[in-house]
Amino acid sequence: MSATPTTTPARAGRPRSERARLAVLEAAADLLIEGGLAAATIEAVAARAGVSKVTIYKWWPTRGSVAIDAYFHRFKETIEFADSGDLAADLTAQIALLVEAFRGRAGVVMAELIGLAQSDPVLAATLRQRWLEPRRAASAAVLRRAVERGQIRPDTDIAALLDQLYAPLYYRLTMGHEPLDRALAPTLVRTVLEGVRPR
Amino acid sequence: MSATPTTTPARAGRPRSERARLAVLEAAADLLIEGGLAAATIEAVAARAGVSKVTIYKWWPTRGSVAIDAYFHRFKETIEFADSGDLAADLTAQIALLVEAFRGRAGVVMAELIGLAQSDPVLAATLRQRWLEPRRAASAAVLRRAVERGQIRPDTDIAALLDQLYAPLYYRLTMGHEPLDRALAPTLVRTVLEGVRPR
Amino acid sequence: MSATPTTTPARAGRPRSERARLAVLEAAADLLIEGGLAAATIEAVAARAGVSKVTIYKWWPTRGSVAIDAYFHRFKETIEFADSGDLAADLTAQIALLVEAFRGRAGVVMAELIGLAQSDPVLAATLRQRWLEPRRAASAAVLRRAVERGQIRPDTDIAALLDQLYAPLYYRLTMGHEPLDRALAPTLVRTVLEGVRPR
Amino acid sequence: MSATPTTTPARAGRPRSERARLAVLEAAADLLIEGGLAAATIEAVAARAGVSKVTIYKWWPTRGSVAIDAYFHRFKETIEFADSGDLAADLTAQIALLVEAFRGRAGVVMAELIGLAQSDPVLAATLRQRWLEPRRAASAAVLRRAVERGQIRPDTDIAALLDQLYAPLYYRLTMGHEPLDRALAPTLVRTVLEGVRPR
DNA sequence: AAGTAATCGAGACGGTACGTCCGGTCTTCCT
DNA sequence: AGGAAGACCGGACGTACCGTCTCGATTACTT
Repeated sequence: MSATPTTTPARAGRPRSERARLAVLEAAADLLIEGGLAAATIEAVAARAGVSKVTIYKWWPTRGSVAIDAYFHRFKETIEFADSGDLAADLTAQIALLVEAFRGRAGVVMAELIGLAQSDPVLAATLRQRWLEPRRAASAAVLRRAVERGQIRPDTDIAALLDQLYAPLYYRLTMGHEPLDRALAPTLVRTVLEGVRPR
Repeated sequence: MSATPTTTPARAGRPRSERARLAVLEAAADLLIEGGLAAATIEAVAARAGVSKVTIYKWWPTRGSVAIDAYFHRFKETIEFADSGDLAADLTAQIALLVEAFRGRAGVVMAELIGLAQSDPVLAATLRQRWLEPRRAASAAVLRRAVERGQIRPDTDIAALLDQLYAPLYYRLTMGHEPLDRALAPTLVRTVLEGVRPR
Repeated sequence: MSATPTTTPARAGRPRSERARLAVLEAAADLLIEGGLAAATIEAVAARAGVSKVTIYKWWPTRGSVAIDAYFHRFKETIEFADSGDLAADLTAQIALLVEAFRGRAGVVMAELIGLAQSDPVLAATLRQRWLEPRRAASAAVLRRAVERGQIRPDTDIAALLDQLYAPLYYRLTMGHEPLDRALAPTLVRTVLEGVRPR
Repeated sequence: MSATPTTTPARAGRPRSERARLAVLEAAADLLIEGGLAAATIEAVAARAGVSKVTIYKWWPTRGSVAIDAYFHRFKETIEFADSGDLAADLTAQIALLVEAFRGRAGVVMAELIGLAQSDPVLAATLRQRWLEPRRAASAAVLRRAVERGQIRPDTDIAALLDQLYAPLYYRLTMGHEPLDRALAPTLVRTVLEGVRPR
């Protein structure tokens, strides 16, 4: 009867345990780092978190969901994007950041998540929505502004351009045919901006 | 020790059954196509091939090995590479071929193989040696000749260039954020050759 | 706070919901009949009765308690016992009544209750107190009067005699080695009264 | 080609491990005695026997099957039946033997098996076939010979008579309303032979 | 022709993890 | 103070594959 201006829905029943949620994410993140995705079984996460399996299944549909939440919980990387006007520098800086991230444990885990996503559509979608799309959106905005400034030809296929800048990182991460060295970022940027034809 | 004049090693004992080898590859390929990598269980392959599990373990170290052999057994793609002198056309043709291959069932299976390789080092190595490296070697040769002809700047990082041409295909295949459409090949080639800066 | 002029013991708080009690018993009885004791899970009863599990645990200690209460709620059999003086007829009538009861759905449920009682001491005690003892007391009274009347030898072990009259019903019910046919009652009575030796 | 007069079927594949079979039975029997039927979970038996769950499920359909096999493996009671011609003595001896068996741990386990059989038809059937029927057959033979000797009236219902002799033991065992004391056997026998009517 | 040796099929086995069910306990809000 | 809702831990369930292990049968080469 009385107006409830509070935003809380005030549902009946025992509320979800924040303690359990955090314990799961911490345990999963630990296991991911220690033994990779293979070690982050539901069973192991439950045991380590001191949480029952059912509780995990209640809130996460698949193993991949837990893993990706744990990944974001632990490696909350920022997508800060300087837009100084110096296009080459801005792009290089951003790509170099990702190279740096992929060179550590986080890179291995990301590779395994991508691997699992090949047989887990839910994980694939989550990975796109929570990881890929925000980064692509930020980079795309920079590129679009570059078009407006006349730094890039207006008929450029932005999506393809993004792929040519970022795909090599994921490619090397997942295939391992070449190391992810720090010199890569400027090379990639220079090629797409200048082309490789002699002038 | 003793001279073995025979060309064949002529080992004693029952020779390996070619029948069993083929049955395994056919069964695995069928399962790969029908239900993806997840369906190509050692157990399932053995049952379908009418072969005992031990026989499979005897000749293939891991599930991935069987799968990749079955993949090559079924999809024996050629790496023909025209070197007409028209660099843009040659590259585009080759990339377009891979795009075409990845648009079908083989693409899905390849994505799953890459996925499994993230947790199976043996498979990862096999994938690099039998799939990736031959293709990269062929393309690298073309690019090196282009350098010699003066079509490409001599200080170009060939490895990075290859990645910028091919990685987008694998990236779209595994992440699914953009479709693998046929217009992609010329776009990729044009960008790396010309750059995106206005002239 | 406010005076409670009601005559009730006037305990504080909300009184026990008769609605809930009945809903539980009805739901449990329905489940017992439909799927046997195995179906009468606390969980299932709560769901069907629209009652919370805690409410059930609050008023009944174990699953068996709920079941047996539901049993009595549904099958409220009378222990009417004619004492006409014709001992054989009186005993036969009473035993026949129980045979009849055990031949239906109630028999199956009773068997399952006895079954559960083997691993649930509370249920076992309840079963004895609310089911067995009243019946035994009634029959024992008849037998004791028969002793007084000189129809039965005074040194007779009444407890053992009761067992020889009634145990066969439970035995056949639980073991199922012989059917519970209607001819059983007079046979049992005749044997214990006359013996099987030829005269 | 050669005649194989041996009785061994010589089936292909690894033969069943007798070691595993015995380990399961011993472990189950131990658990039955220590903690009753409730303790003899498949999981616990497997762990204690050092045997995998699958192996148990392969050879025994239900928990009850394992338990009853373990019961017979441990308490291999003989159904020796003296037929001396003194009917009362023979029956009493046999019943007393069963009373004695039921007074120990074996009695509790048997009660629990009967309990479980109420919700496990396979177990119920096994119990009848491997426990009940052999004993009834032996006793029935004695009674039939007594009929032939004229010690029992020829119109006697043997099945009902067996129930009146043995059912009280199971009844007291499962209901617990009276103790299973040693004086029971002669009382039961005397009643059915002589009847309780005064002469 | 007999012996030797590697292979094959069948299938049993220990082990790990899966996803589900139910039992009891708890916490919160509503009446 | 009940009671409904529902989250939680724990334990067991039955199943799927894994990779290993016996078996008996088969098939070549060697003596």
